[in-house]
Amino acid sequence: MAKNNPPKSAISPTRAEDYAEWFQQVVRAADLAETSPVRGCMVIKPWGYAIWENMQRVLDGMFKATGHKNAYFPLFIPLSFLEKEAEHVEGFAKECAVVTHHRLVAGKDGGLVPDPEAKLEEPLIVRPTSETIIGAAFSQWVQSYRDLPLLINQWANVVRWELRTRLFLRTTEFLWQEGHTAHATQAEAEEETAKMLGVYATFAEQYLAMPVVTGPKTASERFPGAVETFAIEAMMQDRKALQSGTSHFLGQNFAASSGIRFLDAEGKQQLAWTTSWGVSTRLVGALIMTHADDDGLVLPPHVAPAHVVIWPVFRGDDTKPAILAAIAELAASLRQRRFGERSIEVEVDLRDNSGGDKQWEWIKKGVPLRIEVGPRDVTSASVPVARRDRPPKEKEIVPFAALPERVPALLAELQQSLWERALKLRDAHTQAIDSRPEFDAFFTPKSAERPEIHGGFALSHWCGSPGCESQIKDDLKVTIRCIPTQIADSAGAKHLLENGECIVCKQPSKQRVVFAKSY
RNA sequence: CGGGGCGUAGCGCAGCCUGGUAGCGCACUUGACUGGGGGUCAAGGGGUCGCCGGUUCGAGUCCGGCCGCCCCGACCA
Repeated sequence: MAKNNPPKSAISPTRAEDYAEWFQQVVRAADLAETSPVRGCMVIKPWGYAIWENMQRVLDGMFKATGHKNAYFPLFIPLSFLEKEAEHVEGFAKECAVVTHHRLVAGKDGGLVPDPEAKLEEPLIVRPTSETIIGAAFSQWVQSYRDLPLLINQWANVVRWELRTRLFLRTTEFLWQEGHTAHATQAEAEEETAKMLGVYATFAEQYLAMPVVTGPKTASERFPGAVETFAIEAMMQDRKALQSGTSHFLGQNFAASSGIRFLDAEGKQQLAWTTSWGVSTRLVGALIMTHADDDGLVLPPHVAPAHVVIWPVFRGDDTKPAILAAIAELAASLRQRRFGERSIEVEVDLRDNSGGDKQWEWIKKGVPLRIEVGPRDVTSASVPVARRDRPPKEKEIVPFAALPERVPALLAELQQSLWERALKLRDAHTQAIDSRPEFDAFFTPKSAERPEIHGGFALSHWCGSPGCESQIKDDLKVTIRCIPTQIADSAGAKHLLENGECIVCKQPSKQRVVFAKSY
């Protein structure tokens, strides 16, 4: 039986060979999404969308548990609304899609053109974010201190006309949630900002098994119009940072431009304090780049569309009914079990494909556990269970009767092992660096033509000056990802709050910041 | 928008220099053989070679123009 030479890994190129191309291939091999005829926009396919739905479900629960309610605001924002907040306009004006007409007519060449007669009095922009339109609503909703706090979230799509796009990481249109809250006091709004950052960090770590560094951004990385922006930053497997969620303290900037005022308990008119916070489908990209390997996607059980896939191995027709019956029974008993907040989701693959095809397809899709059931297994009343975090051929034999207990336990182990693996990678490439030559070496690949994976998170001192920050950016394309006061679960973070000298100008500095190349 | 590269079947590519009427691998369909595995054999389906124009008896190939995509910058969740 001659065989073709199967590739060493299911995904080609590998991460080490060409990380960016590897990412694209994983997205395609796992059938998560594809490019669309619309420039910069993606079609999210069922497997990719199911991951997003799982993220949504968990996050939505966390938002509601912290007192937020969902609502929905218009896709279109009158141009004048955006103009109200000076920094905000400046930040977003460059990347706005603008609607100028409301009707098409036949053009000279037989095509359709905007009807000059149907020009809008005031152009509408497609929301790049909704502070201004939600601010307008809030100004109506808030009259008294008794109306506060106002805690709202919306699940929506937004459009930012980016010049270069990549599936999931930066698309022209993307899906996200944006929380918008208004408070009576600065302290309350600041507390909210911190609380939601904490929700994101908890979600990333406990559900996505993705370690994150949290902290404020520098002024140059701040959300346009915010007083302070906080982020969760994760290290991808190419050691670049991915900003995976943000929480903004907006001060009274948007309350002033939108007129969100209330009468306090003393009958004095006050401006509200607002916040906003969001995560997007970029999290799917983060998930891929945190866990996927050279055989494709690897899904943390908590957000996997299916926890387990089962398929039959037939040898002759006489054992088929027994195999199918065994599969039905195993699937039914597993579905009665739970993992986390969800029932165990079992995919039964009865397609008429070869077993090898199925195996590799589900490996590439990242399903946590794979079970095959053949005549031998029916006879022995046990099945081989393969874990996605182990080599494809490694299997554990589990008796039928033990499976409903064993599967949730294995899922928990797998969730934990992905977390540990990701944490280990991050810590291996996070280091305190105090000299500029060492810093430069850390962020400079050995091969200039074909840069190898290099760098990571450098914990270095910064004097706080924008000049030093931009110097580093110009020299090395390295930016300050955030200014953490601690990094949970990280051994390397104990030097964060030491005194030292700025990596650029040698002025005194009271703490280290996280420098990295980023997406 | 600046610099570079590329558009040939669903995906990955060869053919272009030296014009002669389209091919390879994978995938797909059918059948047989297989059977704890991305197997073997056979027979098939699928392409106005990015678009428009020019040169020529003849253009995927040569020339001109346009469009799109990718990579490197600038911008960014």
